Formats: sequence, C-alpha cells, structure tokens
Amino acid sequence: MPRRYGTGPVWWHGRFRGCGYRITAGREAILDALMTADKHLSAEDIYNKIHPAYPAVGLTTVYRTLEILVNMGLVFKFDFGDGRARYELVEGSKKSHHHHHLVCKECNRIIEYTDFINDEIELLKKTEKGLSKKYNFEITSHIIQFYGICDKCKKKG
Amino acid sequence: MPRRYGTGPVWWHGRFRGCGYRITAGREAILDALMTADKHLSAEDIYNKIHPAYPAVGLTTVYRTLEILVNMGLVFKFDFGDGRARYELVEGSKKSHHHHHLVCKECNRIIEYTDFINDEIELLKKTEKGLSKKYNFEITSHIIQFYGICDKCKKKG
DNA sequence: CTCAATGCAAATCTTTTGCATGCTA
DNA sequence: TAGCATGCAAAAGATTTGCATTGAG
Repeated sequence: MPRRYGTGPVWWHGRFRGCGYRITAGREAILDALMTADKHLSAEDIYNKIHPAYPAVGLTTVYRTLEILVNMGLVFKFDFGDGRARYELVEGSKKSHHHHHLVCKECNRIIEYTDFINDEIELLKKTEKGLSKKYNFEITSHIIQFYGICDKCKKKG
Repeated sequence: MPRRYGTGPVWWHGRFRGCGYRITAGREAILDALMTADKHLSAEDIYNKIHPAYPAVGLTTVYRTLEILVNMGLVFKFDFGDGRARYELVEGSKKSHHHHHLVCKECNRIIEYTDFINDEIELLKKTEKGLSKKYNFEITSHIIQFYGICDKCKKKG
C-alpha cells in the first residue's frame, strides 16, 4: 500500500489534481513503486513490482501513467541503450540527490555517481544560461552519461 | 560511389580488415553515407540515402554494419527519445568537430552546439579521470544532451 | 575454395492505440 | 452523472534472427 511518509496529504496529489488528473489506486501504486525504488525502473519492472499487491493494474496503465508523470516533470525518462526506457523520480520529488550515470557497455550495469556533481552542475548552469540566450531555447532538463567498461567486466575480458 | 577524400587508401579499410571484417560495396556505401551526412542519421535514413545507388543493400545490412561500426568505436549511437536510434561518425573519424546536442521535446528538432565546448571538455576530462580511478571504470565515451523547447515551438505556444 | 556477408521473411520486443466498461470526483 | 481511467487485445514500429545464397579474399 502507498506510503505517506508521515501523516500529511500525499505530496503529489495536489499537483496531480491541479493538472486535472484523477487519483486512482493504480497511480498510487506506480508512484509508490518509484518512490521506494533504489534505482531506475523500466515500465515492466514497475509492473512486476506492484503486480502482487495490485493484480488489477495492467502494463498499459503503467505506461500511460509514466507518460503523464514525465510530462508533468515529476519523473525522468532515461535511455541506457538497451532498448527499454527507465524511469526515475526527479530529484526534489523526494529525498533523492542529484546524480549522473556510468553505463557499462558489456553488462549494462548502471552506477550512479555524485562525485564532481557540484562542478558539473555549476558548468551546466552556465552552459544552460548561455545556450538559452543564444538559441532562444528553453532548457528543462539534461542528461550526462559516461559509457565504458566496468571493473567486473574488465577482469572478465 | 564512395569518396576517397584524396587518392590514398580509404581511411577505414585497414582498421576494418584488421578486425577480420571484409570490405563490401554495401559497407562502403553505408560508411560513405555517414561521412557525407551533415547530421545524425537513423538506420532507415541511411537505407533511403543509399538505396537509389545501391538497391541491393537491404535495411538488415545497414543495421548489421552499424552494429559493427559502433562496436569498433567508429560510430556513435544516439538516442533522442523518439524511438529510433541515430548514428554519427565519431569525431576524429573525419573532419568533424566535437559537439553536443539540444533536443526539442515538442518537435524533436536537434541543434548541435559547440559553444562552451571547451569548458565542457575540460570538466569531462577531469570527471572521467576521477571516476575511472574511483570506480575502476574504463570510460570510452560520454553523452551530454539538453532537453527543452526550441524557439519555434515557443512561438507556437 | 571457405567462410563471412547478405537478402528476405519471420520473429521479437517494447510501446501505443481502439474500444467497451469501470470508477473518481 | 459525466468523463477520465483502465484492461484487453490488436497494432505499430524498430531491431534482430534463421536460413539459404552470394561473394570477398
């Protein structure tokens, strides 16, 4: 069942209703799955995670809800190159910290890192400001990912 | 027909043979399509581009060749979130310059920019070095992309 | 001559869509 | 009660794979 992290109203309900969307059990389950996830989940991951407790929620609803969440800016959609999208709550939606990803091209392992994140953010802000002005482009998000071979795969091969 | 950019041997032939791959008309056509492209092409873009001159080359071959090129590190595979991968020669493979991308979430327009690229590269190098050491992760490439709304779409509303 | 490369068609797999029904507000 | 939300099945699309044939070296 959805956790409330306290006794107040669920943090996203107001925002959800404000956009004209309804609160349903399926949507609560999906948000909860994202909130309690320790990593980026695929649509199917989410489906599998909630299915035991919410067998009535189908994969279609997961996709449809994720689309809404991404459009609302509550969730970020990632592509790590393995043909399926991953979803993660945007920082600030909960206690999460800003991070970027290291992707192993061999085993597809994902490492989140926060090292140098302050330097990165500083540069990103500067770059975003400059690009916004030059191209009159309104930047809403960014991706930084490094690809390579992780330690385990280096040993193997 | 494939351009040779001069009279010497084609730059990628040696590297290709060295990996045990054969040089075929289809592969020449695909490499040429990438070399003469002014932007990232999808597999189908490449297929369409070469089809008039090489009707015998099928989409399957395009995919298979691109996979080899990506694995060899000659071509970079991008995902801009519209469900189809784009391919681009790695910088250094030809005269191209290092750049990153701005992606419009409305119309999917892609803007290449090189502004701030030196600052970005400096930070990336530093970050790569630090991450390599800390995670014993061998970094081979990176992605930086900004998402948002382009000027044209902002006008539209 | 050998074995990689290829075309074609079929198979996969993820994500999307149509439609009748259920449920929130 | 009005419409949004949903399940299910089918559709859509991109990419991959099986297999017999072709062609580079």
